[in-house]
Amino acid sequence: MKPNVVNESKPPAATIGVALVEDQKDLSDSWVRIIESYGGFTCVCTCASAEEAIRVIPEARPDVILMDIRLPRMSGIECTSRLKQLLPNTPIIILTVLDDDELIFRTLEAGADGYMLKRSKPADLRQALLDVLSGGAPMSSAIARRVVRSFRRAPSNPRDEAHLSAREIEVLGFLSRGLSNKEIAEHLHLSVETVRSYLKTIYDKLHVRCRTEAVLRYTSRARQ
Amino acid sequence: MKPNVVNESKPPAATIGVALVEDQKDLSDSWVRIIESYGGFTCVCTCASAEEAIRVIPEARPDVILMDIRLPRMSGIECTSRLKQLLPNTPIIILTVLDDDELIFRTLEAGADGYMLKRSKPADLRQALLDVLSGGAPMSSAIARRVVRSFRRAPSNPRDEAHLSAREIEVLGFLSRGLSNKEIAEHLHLSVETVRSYLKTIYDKLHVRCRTEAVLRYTSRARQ
DNA sequence: CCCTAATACCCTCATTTGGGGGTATTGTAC
DNA sequence: GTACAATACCCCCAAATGAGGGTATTAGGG
Repeated sequence: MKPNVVNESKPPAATIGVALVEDQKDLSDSWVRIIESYGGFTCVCTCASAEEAIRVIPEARPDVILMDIRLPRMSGIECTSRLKQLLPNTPIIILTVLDDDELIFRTLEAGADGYMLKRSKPADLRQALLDVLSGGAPMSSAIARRVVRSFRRAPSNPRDEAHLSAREIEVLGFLSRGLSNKEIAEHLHLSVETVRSYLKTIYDKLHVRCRTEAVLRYTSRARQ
Repeated sequence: MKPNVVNESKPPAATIGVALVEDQKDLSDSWVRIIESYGGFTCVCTCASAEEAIRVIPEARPDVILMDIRLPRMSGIECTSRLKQLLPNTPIIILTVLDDDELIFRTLEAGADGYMLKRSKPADLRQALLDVLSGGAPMSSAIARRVVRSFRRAPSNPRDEAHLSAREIEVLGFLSRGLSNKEIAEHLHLSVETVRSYLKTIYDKLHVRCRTEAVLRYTSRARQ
């Protein structure tokens, strides 16, 4: 089998090797043209499916991978996850038309290092490639906003949280790392009874009935 | 009391009004010089403390707020949170020397829209101001990488998760919404004993010892 | 045909947890 | 100077949880 690896050997240091995973031939071709037009970039391989990507890319040894999400059979998310296991140090930038929240978060969970929309300008894509190689996480600005927003506390209840005393927040912190009352007591040099009585007031203030709910409240983000 | 509001009225549409929260006078002055040198930007107010910011900024009506984290008494995190309640639509960019993970996430939780390091180039700060006003979330690239990394599934265990059967995942889902065994049993029309036995195998497969840890595993991100 | 995985259920027992009471000290606010 | 919040500790008790056993049925693969 002859994979479509353009350069068999590692490209010279001066040239950045890009791998492209995109099932639409016309789009794929135009990306190659755009990327090679930058100067200093070479498309070391183009893959029309996730399966091909997993087979070919580890041999092609690109410096960076551009990945579409909507692929036949296996999605770009699953493909990203598998490639990250095979090549943990090769950055992957998602390049897609889709900007659905669930998809964004699932690709990032799968290990993507950046998320660009296909409608981005060629110059922005070039910047994204350079950025990801210098340790950044390039995102279209609408994507970045959503990612950042996802950190916001869900119920926007700084009121409830403000009511928690310093010690209570400390206890809640340990609770949210999965520690038992006994372990929390040891860490804080308190008696288990004290921890238990803190928990009672914490539950009260957060309007929850068990530790799991308290942890969810504490760790919740704006997403869903 | 005369707050240090430079422009009492809303600046003309052509000019972008910036508020600055920074306790070090020399730094504050140099930021004002840099920002006003851009052209099209005006510092409508500078605050040397969080308390002053909360009092003055809502009156100054800036288009964007630049916030230091390390402030005397009340931190920039708490200040961000309060300002977001008062001015939910005014973007806040954190501008700090600190790049500790916990701080980054806590500022984003508090409602920050961007996170720039003070060592950024003036041109990057200008870009950040424009970016945040056009719906982006400007971050220094090292920060963006950390934010994106925080989404990664902690143990990168698609293996363990794949081992969970459909029913087990279903149970884990309810567990992660804070339901008790009894409630899960009712939702799935199972006996509590069945739920309990599912939990045992789930704990086993996820290598955890209690429900809180299981929930954390299920909802976990690379952070911590 | 046997083996395994998945499903669903049962029992026991020690421990943990949640809810209900308390008490005491300290420091701050009014 | 008294009221209050925060801190830290105590008791009891019922319910829930975790751990360690099980059993039975069904479906599918080799």
